[in-house]
Amino acid sequence: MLTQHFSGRNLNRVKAHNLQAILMSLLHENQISRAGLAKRTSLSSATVTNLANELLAQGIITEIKPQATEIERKRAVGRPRRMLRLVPNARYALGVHIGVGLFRIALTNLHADIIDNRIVEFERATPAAEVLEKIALEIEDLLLEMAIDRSRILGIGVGASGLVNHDQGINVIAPRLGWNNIYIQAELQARLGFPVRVDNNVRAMAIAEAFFGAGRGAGVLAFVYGRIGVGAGFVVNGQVFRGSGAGAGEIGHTIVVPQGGQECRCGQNGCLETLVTEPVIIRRSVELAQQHPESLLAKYMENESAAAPSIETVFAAARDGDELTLKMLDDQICYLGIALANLVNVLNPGMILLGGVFAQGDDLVRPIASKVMRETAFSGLGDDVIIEPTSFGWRAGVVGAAALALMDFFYQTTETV
Amino acid sequence: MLTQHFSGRNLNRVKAHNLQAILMSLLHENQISRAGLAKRTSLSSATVTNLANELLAQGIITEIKPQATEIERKRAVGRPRRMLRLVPNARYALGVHIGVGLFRIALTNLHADIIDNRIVEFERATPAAEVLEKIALEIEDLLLEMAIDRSRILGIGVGASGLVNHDQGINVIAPRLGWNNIYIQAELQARLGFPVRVDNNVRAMAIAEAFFGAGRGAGVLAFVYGRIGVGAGFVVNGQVFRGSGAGAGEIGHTIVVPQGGQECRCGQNGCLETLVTEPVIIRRSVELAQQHPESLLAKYMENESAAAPSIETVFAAARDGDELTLKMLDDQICYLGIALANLVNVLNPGMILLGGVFAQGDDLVRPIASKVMRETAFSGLGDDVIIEPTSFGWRAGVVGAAALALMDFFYQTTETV
DNA sequence: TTATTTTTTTTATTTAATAAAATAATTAGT
DNA sequence: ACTAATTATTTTATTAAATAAAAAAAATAA
Repeated sequence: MLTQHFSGRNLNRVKAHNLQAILMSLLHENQISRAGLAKRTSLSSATVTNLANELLAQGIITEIKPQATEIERKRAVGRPRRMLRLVPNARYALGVHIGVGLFRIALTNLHADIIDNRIVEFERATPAAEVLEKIALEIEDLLLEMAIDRSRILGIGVGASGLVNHDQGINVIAPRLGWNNIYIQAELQARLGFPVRVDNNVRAMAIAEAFFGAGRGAGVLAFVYGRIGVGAGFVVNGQVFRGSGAGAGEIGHTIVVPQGGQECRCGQNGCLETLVTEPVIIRRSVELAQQHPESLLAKYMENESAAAPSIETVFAAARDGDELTLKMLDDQICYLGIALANLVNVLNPGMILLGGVFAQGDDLVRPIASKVMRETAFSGLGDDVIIEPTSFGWRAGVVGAAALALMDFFYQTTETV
Repeated sequence: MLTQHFSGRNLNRVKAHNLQAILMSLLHENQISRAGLAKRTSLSSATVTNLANELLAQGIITEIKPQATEIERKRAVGRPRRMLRLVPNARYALGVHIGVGLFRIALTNLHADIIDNRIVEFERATPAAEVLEKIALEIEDLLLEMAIDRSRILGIGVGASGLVNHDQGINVIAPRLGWNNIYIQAELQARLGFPVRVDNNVRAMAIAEAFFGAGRGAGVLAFVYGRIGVGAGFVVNGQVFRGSGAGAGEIGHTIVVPQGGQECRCGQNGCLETLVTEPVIIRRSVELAQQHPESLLAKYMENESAAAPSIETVFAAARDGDELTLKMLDDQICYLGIALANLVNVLNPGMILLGGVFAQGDDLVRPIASKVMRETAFSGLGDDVIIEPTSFGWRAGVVGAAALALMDFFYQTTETV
């Protein structure tokens, strides 16, 4: 039985905490006066002055010259406040998203805005060490090209698929890459000299949304990502929720059809992943097109040159009113709705964000999933849940990864079980 | 959109935090030296001495006289350590568990050991105000009888069923009592003068287990309680998880049979509650006994004088080897296993504790639920989960309630979304 | 008896927050 | 134009609490 370690909070931690409280406020408010910061953080104005001076000296924040919003000046009796603002490009972070057969690298600023990004493909059989070496080379090259001072790089965040040991930065299992116990953190840290953070990629996306995206201010945020599988990441009140063994969020293997469901690659029957992933929907579409060669769906597929049709073709047919496709999507997506309802019943999130295929087909997917979720969730629990697509689109992966590095800067308290 | 409030941690909070770190260590360790506390809390020995002196002056801790464990004295080169111990009866807490038609009250010490307790029945139609008045009277009476100094009572914890607004101490909805928006905290606080904490009863049980019971040291703890319904409570690293609207843990209305499931009182079909609650199992047993009058189950039921058979009768038949009953339990409980697997996939808890009927029939329920859970959970996620019955038995309700009050003493940081 | 070891306490120092006072920059009223 | 009022920010002096370093205490080992 693991014994908890109740660390007594030493004084220096207090300052770090207060600094981070100020930074987080600046991140949320865009511009805010010292007085406003004092109110928001419940620190004294003197403390805010002191800490703000430190941040100003470091160039992380700046004073806005002319009082930007001239309109609300009418309320201005008394000494006018001097607004402070984060300097987004004062520091940078690097995000690495490792996908199947490709990785993306992005350089972002403190707002998690992408400054530059690259996509590199690799053979699926490439050994992990080689992929990491490629990543390191690409990062070196990117930094050189952008002429970024290395001292302004906060660190590197890596979003990996599968099971990730966050504390040690190890990709424990990545089934689709055949990776086992890859020491990503140690490797990249040694190679590049920056602090490295590794986490599950969907969890990283959840973090990005919670701090820099649509999830800001949501008490409990669930990010649900669908592509080849379905995964979820949770952020609770600014704390990442990883579970006891970093395995939280395997929503894709939640059983939604306990009897007679299709067999899943995990060995079980009736997992959510057997119903609503990209490959499953494409497979169902191919079947439908074969059964109904006269349908719009079949026509759209014929026009496609690729061997396998893309999910966009399916969505296009649905958007253009193909009843068959719409019906099929309805039949499949309703299970996502049930899974979300189960999630809502258990976690009671304030917001659910959808990413991956679910965001690509947002106009088709969300109405169904949302409706079923609300109908199915217990006693109005689903009514107040905000459901939206990810605010980062295809960037979710790299931005999420970069967010891992940014978090150490903004909010040390990201550690949880 | 609710804006988060990043409270800057002021200095006095540091001391409170460190005191609580010390108290928590004392709670976990039973006896520990100042040096040990310094190591465990990573505070300096000077700080520990100071804080320990304050606690000694308040009578909350004491020095153990003769070095209790004489055996391990051999390692004693150097000045011998002087062990400190919590004085369990230095302070007390009151726990109130409000059930359907009855409430329980318990006086506990700092270890959450019950000093005295009472059960009071009331008509189900009694107005809430009247029930609260009865509770207050009973508490006054208990304190008088036990001759407890009011200044040593830390506070009152109340475990209520249904939806509870913890911050305001309001029982928002208690369907089975027909209560709506009952201001339990305000009412009892005004009436009795003690601080009052109110929370959902299952959540309270989870807290009790996490701090005083089998769940100590578990990173993510899930407490699953079955009686008339099925609910769950979660404690994550010593923080209660309540969800955005205090609605987390409604596992009973998780859909486990999406098509063709029985209708639930919540309006949905196929909820877990339609399969594994006490009334459902009794109803299934009655049906079975009617169909098979020669069975052991039927005989046991005949012997019972009560109108409806008790769950204990059903369990007795199963324990005595009645195949019909065993088969029925297998068929029903396997759905609990599926629900637990879904829970494991989503939350990845380190420990699941079962309470209520599940604990009553632990020898029958747990093997099935545990087996199905482990078979069904994704890729070995279930393998490391410890499943056990509640360590408090029927006391779980009141001990849980008392734990709500004790938490303010031991661990202020119990607040989460 | 002395050296060593470990624990606990004391003393002096340091850090950081903060209350209170001072200063600054404005509007409103006369 | 001048004064009062108001609000924001900075400065000064104070305070709380942690902690490093030193001292003291209480034992064993040689």
